[in-house]
Amino acid sequence: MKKGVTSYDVAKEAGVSQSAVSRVFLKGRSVSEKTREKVLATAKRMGYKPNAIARMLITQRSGMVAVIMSSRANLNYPEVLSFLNKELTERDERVLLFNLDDEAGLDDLLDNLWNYRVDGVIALAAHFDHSSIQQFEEHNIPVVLYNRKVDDDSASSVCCNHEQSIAQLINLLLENQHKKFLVVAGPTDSDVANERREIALRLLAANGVNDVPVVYGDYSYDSGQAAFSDYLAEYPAPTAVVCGNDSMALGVIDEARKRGLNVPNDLSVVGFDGIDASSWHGYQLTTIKQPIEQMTKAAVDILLEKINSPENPAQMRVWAGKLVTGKSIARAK
Amino acid sequence: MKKGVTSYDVAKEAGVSQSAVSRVFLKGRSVSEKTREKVLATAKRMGYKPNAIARMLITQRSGMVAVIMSSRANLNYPEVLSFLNKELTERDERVLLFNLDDEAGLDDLLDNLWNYRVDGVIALAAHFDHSSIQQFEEHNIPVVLYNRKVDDDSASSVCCNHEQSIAQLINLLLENQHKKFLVVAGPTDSDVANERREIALRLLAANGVNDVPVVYGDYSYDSGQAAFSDYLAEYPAPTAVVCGNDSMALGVIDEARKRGLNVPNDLSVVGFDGIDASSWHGYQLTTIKQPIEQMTKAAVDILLEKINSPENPAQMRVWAGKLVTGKSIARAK
DNA sequence: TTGCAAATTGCATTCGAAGTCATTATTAAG
DNA sequence: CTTAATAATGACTTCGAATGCAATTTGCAA
Repeated sequence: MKKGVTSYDVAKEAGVSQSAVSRVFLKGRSVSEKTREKVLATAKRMGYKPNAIARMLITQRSGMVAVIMSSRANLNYPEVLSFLNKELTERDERVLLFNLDDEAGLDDLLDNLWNYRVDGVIALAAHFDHSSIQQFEEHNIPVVLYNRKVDDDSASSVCCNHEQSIAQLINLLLENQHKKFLVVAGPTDSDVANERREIALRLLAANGVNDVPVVYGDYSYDSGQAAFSDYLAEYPAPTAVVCGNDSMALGVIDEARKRGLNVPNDLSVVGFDGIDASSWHGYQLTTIKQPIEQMTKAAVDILLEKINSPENPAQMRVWAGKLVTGKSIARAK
Repeated sequence: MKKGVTSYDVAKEAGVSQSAVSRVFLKGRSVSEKTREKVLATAKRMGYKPNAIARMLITQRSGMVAVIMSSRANLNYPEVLSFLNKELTERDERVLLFNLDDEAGLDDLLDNLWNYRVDGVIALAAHFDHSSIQQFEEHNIPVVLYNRKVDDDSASSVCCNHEQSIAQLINLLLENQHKKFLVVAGPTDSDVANERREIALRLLAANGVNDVPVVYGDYSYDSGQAAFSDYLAEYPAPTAVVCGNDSMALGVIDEARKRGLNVPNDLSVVGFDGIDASSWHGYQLTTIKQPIEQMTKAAVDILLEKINSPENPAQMRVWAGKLVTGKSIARAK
């Protein structure tokens, strides 16, 4: 493409109309074989590529989906992004990336987002309250929330069933006679972290374990380690630690070992996510693996359905998390 | 934006021309304070947002930068992506993501890429030969290669100095009297992996250590573990293992420990990248950390320079890697 | 008040492809 | 060899904002 060959240029060169060129590059348009070949040949020779921007403008469809994410969040985020990108690419949509780490908040991000007329949005980060969701409706842009939901079911979402998943972990610990618990929760500004914490506490309480202490980290290994270290400086060691994610759980395990505690014999630890490192030989963490491939595929399915039939109602799909039985739980002494 | 408020709508409502509305939303245009306020107010009331697509078409600038990456590659990729996105966002460019994992190769990816008229491209994945680079030139799209370079200096790049970095690691091992080496290299279809492997072998040979065996992994923990396991099944254990990246190094360490070898006393291991896990308590790997923040910032700097002054020549910036001294090296017995 | 430069403003055009519609070429059936 | 139905084609308009240019207004000094 020597600085901008247009469909007009090709048309003139091939001796046809611009419409003809346009039709050659679209599926299911009526073009004779002769014209098609002629156009294709000239296009190739001249290095013509249809201008997606111009196409977006006239078709009112950008072929782009915004993905809102945060790098701080769960470590499984790159995997999720990669799957999303794959699924979207297969459906001729591109990923336009929006990161939500910086000072600027969600509102600034959205203000910028509207300009791009993306076909839809998949949101992995941020808390979406009713008013954010409403903005999407006003702009007629379908959203799918990933692992987070809005109180009223006004937006579609795909979620891992945290309740059921965490119940499996808690039950395992209870079956092993644990009584002295500690919860290492993720950052309070994360919806998912709060949900996991509340579920854990509620399930424990339902089983007669009350007043469980909670410490907080930011989902990182270091923060898990630090939080556990700080806790032990003031209180006697628990026998079981329920962590908001795997990274922190691994931090807790290492901190425990550094202090001479044996995991799992002295201390049982459970995580959440099933990141690669959780299965490494030195850890073998008992955790919950989210069905990322199914979840991302569904997110894209739902989004595209909604894009193609905007009148479709919001829907929510929930997956059971898969228990990964490691070696980080033992019977309480 | 009730289904598409345009600048015309706002103009009519505010009693000004479309041009006026346009100018209000651009910096440095001449607009009286009165008009500006009037337009801004009506725009807000009507929910008008400038259509970035239309703007792209007329200004011949998309405000989008394509990032080509592969999820398989180095584990530091999410971090790199996050930094790139941050830097680009600050300069009013958005990231359009292209993944290169699938069956489809680079050529298909590029064929699709040209349609989007991105302002520039940052490439983290894939091998770029001279002909790929030439395509970029033909399309007048600036590229910056990240940690890879093309034989002739026809494309800009930012790189970590692998030679100097790996030399530090090798020297450390040699100083510790190691003689029996093993190289665990990354996948042969990765430029970076090949470079790291060749440098290690060359430096060892230069120091009189010849015929060093090489085994291959795919950069993952599992592959490192498996490669080392397979090797030990046939040959006696080396005393030092040089790995193509940290993930594989950690796999090697765990495999060694599983077999009762003490790291570092029986086996010294070095990695590359400085991923988080390498510093975890159980590993404390000696490795090289790439200055990701500087590298990504430079990549974006170079790219935008080239976008704004296409006549600028290609440039290459190289950073020294930073040695992270862990506890994975001991004196050879 | 007049004169003139500078600041505003609107008109008309442009970016590049897609779609509507009317027209012409083809094909198939009778 | 007609005629009707269908396929193929091109002229023209459209999408929404930016910009060159000419016209108008404003500001300020004389």
